[in-house]
Amino acid sequence: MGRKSLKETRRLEIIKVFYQVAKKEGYENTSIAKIAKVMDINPSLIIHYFETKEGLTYELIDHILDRYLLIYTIKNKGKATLADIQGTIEMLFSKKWNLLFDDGLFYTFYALAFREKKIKLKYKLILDALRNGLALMIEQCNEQHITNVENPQVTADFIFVLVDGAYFYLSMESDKKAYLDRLAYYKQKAYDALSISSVKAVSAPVC
Amino acid sequence: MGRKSLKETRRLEIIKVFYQVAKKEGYENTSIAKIAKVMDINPSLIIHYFETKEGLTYELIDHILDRYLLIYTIKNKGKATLADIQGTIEMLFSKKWNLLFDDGLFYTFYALAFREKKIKLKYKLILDALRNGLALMIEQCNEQHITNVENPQVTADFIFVLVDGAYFYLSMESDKKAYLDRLAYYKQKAYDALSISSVKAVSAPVC
DNA sequence: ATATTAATTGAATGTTCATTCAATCTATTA
DNA sequence: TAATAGATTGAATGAACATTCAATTAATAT
Repeated sequence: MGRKSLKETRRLEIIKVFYQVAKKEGYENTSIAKIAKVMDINPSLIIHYFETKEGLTYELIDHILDRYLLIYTIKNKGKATLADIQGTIEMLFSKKWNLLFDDGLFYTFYALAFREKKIKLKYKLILDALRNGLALMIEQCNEQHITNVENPQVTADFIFVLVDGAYFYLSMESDKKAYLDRLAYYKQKAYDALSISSVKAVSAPVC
Repeated sequence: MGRKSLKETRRLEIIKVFYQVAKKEGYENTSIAKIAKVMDINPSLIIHYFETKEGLTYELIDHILDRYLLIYTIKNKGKATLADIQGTIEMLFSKKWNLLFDDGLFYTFYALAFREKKIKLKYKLILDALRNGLALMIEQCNEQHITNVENPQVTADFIFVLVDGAYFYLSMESDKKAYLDRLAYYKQKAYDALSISSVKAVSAPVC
């Protein structure tokens, strides 16, 4: 008896709006009042569902990291193909995953991790998950003799160092051509580490 | 006639305290009032010297980036020695430069750069200066046949990708041994890129 | 010593903030 | 339809914030 709980849907709605507002105006400029205004609800309703702003923030971080994890979906086929690993490399060095989450916010909370152990652990977990996923994929490729990588984990880590290091610098680069050239260079380094050939360039569609 | 201006010394004092407080409590939790309290001066004096908090923030960023630049001092000898370049690599992959500036703040403002073009330009300038400095050093080593690197700029960039990528991940790593092992691995990659041997391990001093 | 210039204070402003609490509304079930 | 439980509101709180302005203090030059 009593009313049906909207708790989970409402919470998710709030987090999503929080994300959008923070994306636009920055996390430090996003208040509970602002979120409430956008949603056309009362600020106290947000407190009702999250208790404190800190609680709300933690959930936003989870939300962003979940999206970050979507960079690649690990296919549980058990057998990764050449196309799979090529697709993963292409994805990692493309800008597609910028659509998944906001870089600025990702780094904002990354910076916060230096002062908050809880957040640091969250980030560590996600970064490891990605690296382990790639290592697993390389292992499967090894088994099928698609690759012959001595230490899949070390190679996976190395590829992510290339990705993270490249984007760290390139995020400050505004010259589009320079951006793409550099990225292509580091992508090739990744292919070299795997000793596989890069995916064939797809010809542009004729309009 | 009139009183001697303390403007520059006072400004620097304020920025330094701002830095210390922000380091401890985080930039977003550092108010003008807090800085003033630590300095035992009136908050309005800070406004008097910096006009707005934004102005103060920009100067703090400059301050941090200046320190970041100290990662290595470019010796204008004109002729870099093997020891110079080895020293530089050792420095880049050591934790010594964590003493120069606070990582958390560095990333906080890095994140801010995604929304503020001015800051992005500042960061770009510094990142390029470091890369160009290393490229120059490699060129000098080439001339003396210490190294034989085909493209010094590309190699310098690559080494910084290793540095940035490694620290990006390792900043979230709390296991000390894992941290050092990984760092050593990427340092070796840097030496490989230069085709020079790493510096000999220095034996620990006997106490 | 007096004029001048800058340093510094202190009080006041208005805004925004997170959070509280009690009151009201609304859907669901018995 | 009446009881119930959760959803939502609205008003209020007190703290902290950046910034203002006029007043005061202190050093330097003539």
